[in-house]
Amino acid sequence: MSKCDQCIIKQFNSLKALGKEDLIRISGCKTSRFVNKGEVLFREGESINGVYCVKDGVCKLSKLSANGKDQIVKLVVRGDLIGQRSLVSDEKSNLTAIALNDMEVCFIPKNEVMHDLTNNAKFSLDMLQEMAKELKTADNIIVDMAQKSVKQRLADVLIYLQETFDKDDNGFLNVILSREDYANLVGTATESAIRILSQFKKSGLIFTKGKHVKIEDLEGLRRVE
Amino acid sequence: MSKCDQCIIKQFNSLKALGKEDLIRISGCKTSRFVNKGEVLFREGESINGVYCVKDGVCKLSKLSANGKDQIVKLVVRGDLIGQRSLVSDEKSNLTAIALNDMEVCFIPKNEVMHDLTNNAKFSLDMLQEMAKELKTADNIIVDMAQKSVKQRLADVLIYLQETFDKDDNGFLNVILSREDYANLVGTATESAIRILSQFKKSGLIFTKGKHVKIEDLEGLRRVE
DNA sequence: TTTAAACTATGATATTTGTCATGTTTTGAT
DNA sequence: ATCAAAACATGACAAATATCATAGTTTAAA
Repeated sequence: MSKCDQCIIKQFNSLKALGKEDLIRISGCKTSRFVNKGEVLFREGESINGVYCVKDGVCKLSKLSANGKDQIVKLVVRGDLIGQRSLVSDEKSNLTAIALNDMEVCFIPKNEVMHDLTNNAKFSLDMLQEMAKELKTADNIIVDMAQKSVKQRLADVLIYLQETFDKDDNGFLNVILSREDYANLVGTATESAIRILSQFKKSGLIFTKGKHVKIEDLEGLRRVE
Repeated sequence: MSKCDQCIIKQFNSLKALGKEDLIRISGCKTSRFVNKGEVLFREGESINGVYCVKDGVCKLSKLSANGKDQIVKLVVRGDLIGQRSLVSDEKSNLTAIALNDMEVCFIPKNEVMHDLTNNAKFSLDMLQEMAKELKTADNIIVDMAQKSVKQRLADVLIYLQETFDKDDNGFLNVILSREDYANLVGTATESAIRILSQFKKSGLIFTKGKHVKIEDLEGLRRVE
């Protein structure tokens, strides 16, 4: 089993604030897990009882709305932690996590994290800073959801994907979303998302082949209104 | 000048996690301030350099969207802290704070709060928990903004106001919002907010007299769709 | 490789929401 | 108490978005 203190991934999240001793202790308790594309990591309402550290792959965090539709609240990528919020609040998860491609994650039990949160002010402050960052992002999304058109929000999502994910040899985004996922990211009907993506394709802003998407004109997407 | 360790307000926020000594130290640095209705506490982009603790009154936190409209992200009430997020991230404010009625606030300089954040794990953890709660609320708002109709969102706002604010002798809400504020809370045009409020009034869900609003049928509001 | 299921595409139409115009009411300063 | 400015109200219309129907395409499992 690989050791946390030697893991590159820790650089990207609050675990970097821990000392070697703490990381070795956590290594002893953590479990590693492979998650297949489409598999559910956990569901809304379940107790997670720990945090996941994403070593590889992407997953979507979504929430079921009153009208029965899923809203994707966040995409989680390599290096991110999942489940901190529920852990800190000592609540069941308010979100469902589903893998968008094959993932490798480490699970760190709640007690270990709480131990460091209560004893290590540096770790605690770092996690506070990460959560503050997430809150700012969430506030920005609220404003966008409330004020931007569906077309703008979809353009924003495409820009975000282009800036966040790797591309394959042909320039296609290395993350595969269904049209329904796009719809659930921007909060619209699947048909509307399909229509707008087709429109973007016709205007040369993107190119698509099945679910594979390539961003052709990033600046053009920024000008969408 | 009143002392923090004797202030009832501290029960409602993270300051409760501090010991008497720390509270007395903070008392010595804090400043008290009265803010008139409509007055700007701080603007988006300004450095706050501390946190405000709301002793009395209500204020709105809003963000200017790309299209020039304000989106109200949160209402802040007696007992709440303002500015923690920016303080923790060491960033300028991403929100504008405007008083909705006459307020009394205490301002605690950044250094004092940071001192406790870095030295007092209990305080730091408590603030982490508060921020986790805010993040959950923000995620819920994202889902509502994305999935609910304007009418439902406006009904939600009215339910929230009824459950959060005091009523006067005649049952009117003790917080006065303009129709534009209602529009900026739900993310719609002012005319749309006006129309829907009129409609709610006609159906007996609410009663209005100028800006004064009384909730007549809370359960009816919950059934709006 | 085949084949059914899932996903994508698109037209027609209904509904929601925004915008503009105009008139009325309320509010706050004098 | 008066009056102008701000806020509220409402109609008419335009634009955005959702819904329903139907057909074509892709995907993944047998």
